[in-house]
Amino acid sequence: MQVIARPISRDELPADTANLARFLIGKLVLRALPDALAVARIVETEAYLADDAACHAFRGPTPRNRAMFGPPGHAYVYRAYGVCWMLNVTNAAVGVGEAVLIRAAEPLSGLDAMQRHRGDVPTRDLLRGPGRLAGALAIDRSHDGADLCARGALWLGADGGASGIIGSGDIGTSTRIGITRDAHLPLRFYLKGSRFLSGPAALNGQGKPRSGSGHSAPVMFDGDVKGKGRAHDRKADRENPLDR
DNA sequence: ACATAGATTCTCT
DNA sequence: GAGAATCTATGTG
Repeated sequence: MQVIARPISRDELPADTANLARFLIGKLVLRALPDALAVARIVETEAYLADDAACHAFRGPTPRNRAMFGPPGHAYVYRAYGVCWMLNVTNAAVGVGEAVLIRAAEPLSGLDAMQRHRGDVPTRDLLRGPGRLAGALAIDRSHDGADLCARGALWLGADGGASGIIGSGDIGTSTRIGITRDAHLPLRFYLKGSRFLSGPAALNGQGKPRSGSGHSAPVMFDGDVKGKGRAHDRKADRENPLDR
C-alpha cells in the first residue's frame, strides 16, 4: 500500500497537551524498520499533565522521565510493569513534564514487519494497546528522546486526506485506562467507531449492546490511504477542539 | 538495602 | 477472570 505522509512540524503541535492528544487522533506514526516502513494511523491517545498525579513527571525529573521535561515533539519511551514499552509524545515548555501516550493505532503499511515482531496475531490486535504498539513497531529505550518531527527512525506524519477529515465530532473522550491517581480526568481520546481501540467498550462510546443490530459502527479510514483524501482541506476545525 | 505499586500483556482456567 | 513476567521510582528501615 502507498502512504503519502509529511512530517508534522513542531510548531503545528497544539501547546495544550490535552489538545495535542486530540490533534494526534488520525495522524500517522511512521517507523523506519530495516526492511520496511511501518505506518499506522493513531486512533487512541491519553494526555498526562504536569499537575496530574498519574503523570510520571508529577514528582519532578528522574532519569527515566527526563525526556518529558525536554522540548515538545520528542519521544518519551519507558518500560511499564517491567514488560512493555510505552511510546509518548512530549509536550509543554522545557522544564515542564507533560506528554501524550499513544495507546492504539490502525496498521496501514508494513504489516508483515509488524507481524514479525508480534507473532501471528490478528491484524486488529497488532497495535491495539500501548505495549503491543511499541512491540509491533520495535520501539524501545533506544528511541527515548528521539525527535518525532523529522523523518527518521520514528516520526509523526500527516497525510493530506483522511486525517484532515476527522472533525471534533468524530473524536470521543473518556477517562484514562489502567491508572488509579486522578483517574477521573477526561484525558483519553479515541476515534469513534474504530475497530482498533483498546480498553472496554464502555469507554469507547459503545453503550451496552442493545437488542437488534448490536453491531459495530462503520469503520472509518481503514484500507488504502490514497483515494480517500480530499473532502475538505480545511484545517480550521482544529481550533479549540477541547470544549472546556 | 528492601518492599511495593504501576500509564500492561500473555497464558492459562 | 486470575496469575505471571519483570523494570523503575519511591518510601521506609
